[in-house]
Amino acid sequence: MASTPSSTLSPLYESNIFCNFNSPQKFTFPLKLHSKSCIRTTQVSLQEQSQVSNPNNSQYSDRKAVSSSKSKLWVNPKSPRASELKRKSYDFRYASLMKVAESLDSCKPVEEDVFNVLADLGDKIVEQDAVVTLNNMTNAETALLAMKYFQQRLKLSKEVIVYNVTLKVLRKNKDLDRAEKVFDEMLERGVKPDNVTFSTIISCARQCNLPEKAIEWFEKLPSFGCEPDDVTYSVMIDAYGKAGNVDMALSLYDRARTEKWRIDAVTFATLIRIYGAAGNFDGCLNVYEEMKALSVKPNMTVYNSLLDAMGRARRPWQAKNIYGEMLSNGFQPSWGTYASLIRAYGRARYSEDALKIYKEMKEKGLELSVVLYNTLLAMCADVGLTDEAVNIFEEMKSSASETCQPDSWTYSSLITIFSCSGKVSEAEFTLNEMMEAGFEPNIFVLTSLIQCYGKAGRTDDVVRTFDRLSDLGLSADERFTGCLLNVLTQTAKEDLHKLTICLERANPKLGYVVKFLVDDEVEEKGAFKKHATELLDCATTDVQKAYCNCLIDICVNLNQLERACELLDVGLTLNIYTDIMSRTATQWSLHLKSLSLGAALTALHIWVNDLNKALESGEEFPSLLGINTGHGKHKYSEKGLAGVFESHLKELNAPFHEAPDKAGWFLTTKVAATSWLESRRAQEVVAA
DNA sequence: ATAGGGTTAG
Repeated sequence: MASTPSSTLSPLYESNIFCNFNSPQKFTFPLKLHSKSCIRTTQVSLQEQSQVSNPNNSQYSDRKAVSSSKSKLWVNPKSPRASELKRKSYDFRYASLMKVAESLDSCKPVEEDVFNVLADLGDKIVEQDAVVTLNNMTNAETALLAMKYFQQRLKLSKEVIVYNVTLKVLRKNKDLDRAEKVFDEMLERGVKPDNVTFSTIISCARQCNLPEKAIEWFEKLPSFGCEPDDVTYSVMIDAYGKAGNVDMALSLYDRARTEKWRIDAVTFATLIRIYGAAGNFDGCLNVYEEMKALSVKPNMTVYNSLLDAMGRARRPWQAKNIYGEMLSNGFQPSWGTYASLIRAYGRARYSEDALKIYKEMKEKGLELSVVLYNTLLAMCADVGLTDEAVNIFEEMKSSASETCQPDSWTYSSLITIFSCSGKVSEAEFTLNEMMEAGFEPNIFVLTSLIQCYGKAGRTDDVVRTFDRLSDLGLSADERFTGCLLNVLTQTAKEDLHKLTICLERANPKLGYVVKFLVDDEVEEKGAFKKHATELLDCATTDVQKAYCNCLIDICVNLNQLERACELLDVGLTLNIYTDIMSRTATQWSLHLKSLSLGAALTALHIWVNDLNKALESGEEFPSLLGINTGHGKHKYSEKGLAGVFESHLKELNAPFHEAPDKAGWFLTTKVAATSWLESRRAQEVVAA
């Protein structure tokens, strides 16, 4: 018997994912250091060699060595002690250059002041001082003056580097205009730009949201005698991606590949981001696989881009796998990792996973942002986690950071949670708190409040909240109107007229249809159905089903079963409801998931009628008949459709019984169904 | 840390 390739390959593939990215030496090497002293000696002398051979590193160390010898302290230049001294003296110089950079950032942008600050560095400045100082600056104006200072005082052997770090400062300021001027100045002074110059300007253009400019700069690169290298390609791939030119980005990737550039992890991360932004999530995973096939080790950027993409894709399980892979490869999650995970889990309502990440961030002392807090709160609202939401909200408020304080999104989620769980006074309290914090109620908040008051049977407050919308200069959207309509399904008959007035104002067509029902108007044949069709046909798919469900519920409440059936029929015709009834050779089924209670009862009524017709016409029943209510216990209501249906079926004496092994299914046999339908018919005859 | 890519999102 031949074994299939996949069955032999997959275990290998698995072990590959989880074990192989880091070379095993990385783990065993430190052990060797401890166990064998001779290896330790070798290691240190290698380190020293590299430091000595690096002229940049030895610059300050030499000076320190001189001062050491002045104090009559001889240190063997090859000893560990010497390399430690070198490092310390370098650190010291570096720290003072950082301080100068900081003073320059807050210095007045006039030559005199800037030069004064720089005078603190003394006369013995070297070229690297200029590079380090400028590299750590953020203020564009003083950086340009500082560069001028260094150009005057130093004989620069690699002036292009000084220009390149200055261009970085301009990039930090997203100042492409100035960067272009500095480039011209370079040319005037006879300094030849290199790939670093171009990649910096190109990424500057990209960050300024001017991807066309980036492309322009890329295209003029050859005329300066430069051939793009791997980094320049990487920046350009990103720029093309940002410009929405995915094809160009990918063809550049191909070119980089055929020209045998070493494509590194950062470029792969860029490609993953491009695919992710384009919504091609399988493309992201393919890039990742290709990267691994080329033996490029993923880094944090790759993992974070992938996690972000899987979050967008709403594939939390894939995010979870990738995260596990990342951890088993020895990476520590960064802030960005956690953020992507919270988003991926939160949007997909993986509440336990999301809250676990949140806890871990807190334990590590990582600060969340408002966006992350709001993501968590929106998730809590989705799944009905009231207590957790309150805790998170309290923590936001007690946070020392300005950037974590609640905003209107925060309050809105919280008000939604209280509204859905029927906590009227908490919702009102939070609304007041929101206004005290300086936020006007927005349409989301008002939508929640309408639901809140509706659920509590406070019709006058619903009307008051409705009026508030226009007082605030807002107009009803489909969601808001949908919630208002939903309130009607829960309102006592004598109060309905107050709400139909609101509905007529929010959506005249909808108001007309509802008024028809509430007033139980006598109609010309087909008039109601015609108006309902027109209404539902223009509604967007987002709310079509909600509208239709609510309208049917209202009919059922008002005991207008015929119109309920008409509405269900409209819903089926317009494909608002699909696959409600299905027939296979062995089973006929009624699928009620995503139907409201009223709609489900109406559908049952129609289905039973159909069964009767089948019976009358002598059609053969299948061995099983089933009703699927879905097991979904609704998050904010104790009893799901299944529970209500169970008692309803009992009332009807229907022989359907909940299947023990299939949650949400009520099943019966051909024999039981037939005898039930026949006894019903007999009763009807008697009644007539 | 010591000249170029990436990063915080709804």
